[in-house]
Amino acid sequence: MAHTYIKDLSKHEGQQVTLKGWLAQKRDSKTIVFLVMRDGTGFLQCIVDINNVGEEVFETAKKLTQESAFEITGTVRRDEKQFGGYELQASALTVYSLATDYPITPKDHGIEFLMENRHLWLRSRRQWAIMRVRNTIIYSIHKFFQDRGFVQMDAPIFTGNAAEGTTTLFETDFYGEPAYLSQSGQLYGEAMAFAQGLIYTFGPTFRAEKSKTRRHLSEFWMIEPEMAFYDLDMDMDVIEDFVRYVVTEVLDTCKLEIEVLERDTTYLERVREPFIRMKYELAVDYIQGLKDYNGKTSIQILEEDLKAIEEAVAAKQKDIDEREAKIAGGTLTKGEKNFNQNKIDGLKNEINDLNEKAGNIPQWLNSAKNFKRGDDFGGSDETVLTRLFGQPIMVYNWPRDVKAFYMKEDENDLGYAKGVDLLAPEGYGEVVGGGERETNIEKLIGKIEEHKLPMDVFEWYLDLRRYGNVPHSGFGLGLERLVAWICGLQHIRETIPFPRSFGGKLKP
RNA sequence: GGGAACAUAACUCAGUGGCAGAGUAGCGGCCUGUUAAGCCGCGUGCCGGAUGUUCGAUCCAUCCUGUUCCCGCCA
Repeated sequence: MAHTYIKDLSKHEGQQVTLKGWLAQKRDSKTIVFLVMRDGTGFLQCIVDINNVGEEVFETAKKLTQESAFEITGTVRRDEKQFGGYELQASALTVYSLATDYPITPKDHGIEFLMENRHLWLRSRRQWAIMRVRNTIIYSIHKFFQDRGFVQMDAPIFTGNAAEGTTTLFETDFYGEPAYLSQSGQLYGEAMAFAQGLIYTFGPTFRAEKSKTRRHLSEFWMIEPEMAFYDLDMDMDVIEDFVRYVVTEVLDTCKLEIEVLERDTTYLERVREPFIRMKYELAVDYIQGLKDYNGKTSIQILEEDLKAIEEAVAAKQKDIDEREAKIAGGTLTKGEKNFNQNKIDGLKNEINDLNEKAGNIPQWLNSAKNFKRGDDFGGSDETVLTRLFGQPIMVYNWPRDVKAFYMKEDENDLGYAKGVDLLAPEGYGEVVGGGERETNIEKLIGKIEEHKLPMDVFEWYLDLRRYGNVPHSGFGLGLERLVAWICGLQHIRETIPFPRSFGGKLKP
């Protein structure tokens, strides 16, 4: 008999169903056991009452351990209090396998331990939610482009050229010749766009940069649309529509996941408003605090943030002191003492996190005040700028020297390239990078020489300018950075099932 | 490539130059339509490794290893 999935329970209210899954959590007593089953599609509390199932099944239920696999039959009941809104009154239970000593308990674990157990960590509720959001994002990316007539085409992963020459690549041996793992499908995307008009690539990308930050992976997934006959303005229109579409799809269809992640969607909701578009030079004014927005400069906002954090730390410290005094008083029962000790430990961790944040702010302020006009933005500059506006910002017309060789120079604004970066709010920074491509073959050749790139590997690329040259644009979106932003994650390593990063491990 | 911190029980963390601590998980019992449940009881340690200082080092110093965080590079 086909079994039912937890996500479909609303169609079976009051009916008897059979579910198959694993034990996420258990609470038991003399006559009743609560089993929380997870089946991949959701979580469900099953009630095993000795009066309904008899002694034998009841004892089996009582002996189930975390992550044991089992099949359960029972009646679906509506219960507003439950996660997902339903629970199951069990009548029968079959065990597939008993797990012993599952390492990941429903308590606190450090990141090192969890990463070593990534293959198991993926089962926990939070990771489950993140992966489902990731899936929704991937699906909506395809829907967005397919609905608009884009053709998905794949760029090669092995490439002979060290592409843009800006990043370190992984070198491999390709039948005796040095080959590199692709760091971008961009140049191939242009060739494919001249064949199909509108295309997008969606595949893995590799960077051997020795970056060990919360925003970097060595292996990540990138979406790179390329559009013939599109200029920078049209490119920005696509970026804006695209990001708005994907974010609202998640907001509309992943309500349970957002609940699990406890994601405050205030800033995400703001994607429904028109995105802010500003030229690089104006953005610099805001970063340096020369211009205010809604009566405040970036510098003032950061100083206020710092003060607020310091006050929060003081309040938590006061709470700790009071609880410690209570414990020292010696009149508490053991349970009350434990409760307070747990709270104190939690508060100490919160203070550590806050102090870390507070420690960053002076650096940001310093970096913002000393920002050198003409430079590329650093991570902190992006944070400062987006903190001021609290919504996605597209910064365009960048100094030509800080952007890749294929970026089109603005003929009305010489020295500036028609590139655009989309900066996500809440410190997530650059999510999209793109722009209009240089069509002037002389300028392209000049730039290739200037960057000291080997001309012969770009001959095929220059052919695109020789045959049927047209204005065209595109962009690249880092999937994991988008997942991190939408889910509100502290670190990019949680956005991909098995992250690969510098200094990280190949196991699991 | 640069900088900062951390390493104590299965897990999360306190702590002290002089016999090693708590909470959680686990086990036993009581209670309970519970939901990080509550109450009572019971374990566990090469204090990351090496060398040095010292009567004595988990604690101080040096080195090594591992991990985390920040910056740079980028998506």
